[in-house]
Amino acid sequence: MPERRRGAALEKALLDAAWEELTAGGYARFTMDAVVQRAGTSPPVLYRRWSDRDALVRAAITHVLERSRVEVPDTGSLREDVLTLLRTINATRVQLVTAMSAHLAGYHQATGADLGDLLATGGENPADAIFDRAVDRGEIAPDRLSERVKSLPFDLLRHEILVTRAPAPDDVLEEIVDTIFLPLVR
Amino acid sequence: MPERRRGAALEKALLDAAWEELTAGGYARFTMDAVVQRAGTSPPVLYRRWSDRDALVRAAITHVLERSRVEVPDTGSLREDVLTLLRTINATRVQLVTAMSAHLAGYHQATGADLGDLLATGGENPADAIFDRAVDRGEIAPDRLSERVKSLPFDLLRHEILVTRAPAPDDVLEEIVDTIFLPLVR
DNA sequence: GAGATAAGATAGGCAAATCTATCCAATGGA
DNA sequence: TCCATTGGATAGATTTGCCTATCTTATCTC
Repeated sequence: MPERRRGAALEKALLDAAWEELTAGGYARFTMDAVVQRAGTSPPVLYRRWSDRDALVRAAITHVLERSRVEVPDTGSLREDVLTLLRTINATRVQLVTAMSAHLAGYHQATGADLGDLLATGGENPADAIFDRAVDRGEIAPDRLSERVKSLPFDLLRHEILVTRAPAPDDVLEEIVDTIFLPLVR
Repeated sequence: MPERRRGAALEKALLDAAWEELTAGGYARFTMDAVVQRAGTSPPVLYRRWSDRDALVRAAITHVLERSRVEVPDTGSLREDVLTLLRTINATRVQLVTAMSAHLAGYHQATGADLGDLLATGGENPADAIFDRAVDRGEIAPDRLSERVKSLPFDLLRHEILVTRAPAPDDVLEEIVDTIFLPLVR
């Protein structure tokens, strides 16, 4: 019989399968059987690791969270920096947000803050680096940068993703930057 | 035995119970049995009206939608009009939005547009009346009013509600209007 | 008041999904 | 090479929720 996965490799395959099921059918259609089948294994293998359905869902989400770090661009221009970051988020975080949203809908135990941090990126606010550089270049005045303004383009993109449950078209990203964000900061 | 509800009164009680179940546990945890129990009735009563679970969920949502019409304020000032509308939405639509979000998360068959239209209000865009009057008063220039700018304060509030799953504090509403929206239109 | 209508109780069939028990087989380390 | 470990197959017990059939009883209408 074919090769047999073990340990970390197997665990990764299981979590990947779970994640695919989650994005394919959403939380409501998520079943252990489907994960087992997609991973090409059998129920006990799953239950040896995660005691129940919800534990598996949580594990799958955190698994994807861990390896989806957004890197902050440095193009030399505030407009391009923000736009590039928006494009990256747009391309990589849609499934994550919708899956999280479905999960949070079922469980409100996870706080809304998790959802908020999700698109933002990681630590404090990685986008801060972008704004700091723009101020250093003299591109914008620091007193125009409230916390809300700084998060504005990302909030608007997150809103777009949450409402449409799909990536935003590129011209929407540009519109957000050129007609909303930049006029407010310079 | 106790009094027995009939017709419209009973139907309202059933839809209310369904709505409460939906907001309490989300779409994933929504069961017919729970609705039956909460309404203090029995399964056939439910099934005589709605053929299945999804029909009941849809009915409960439209039921709540119908009786939560937001009226558009007319205070004589753009700032107060927008702020008043935001406050009304904030106070009345939180459960609606989160429940809809939960529902749509389970089923992506319903389009994201439904969720988007939800907070806006009804017909075209009722907030348009506010902007028309502001232009008539000469308070703002019509060419500053793109569709995105017009929906901006409402998008930001919706974002706030979706992420925190709670009403926004009043100073957040004011911040949105005074530091984001108004600077863009005048 | 009598009959039609619909509410409500009870029970259960059915399907799907969760989780477990039991076994066999492959892999890796000693 | 041997053995402990763990992956994988299969089957099934159990639960849970959807929905229906049947009957009794309250309420409305005439």
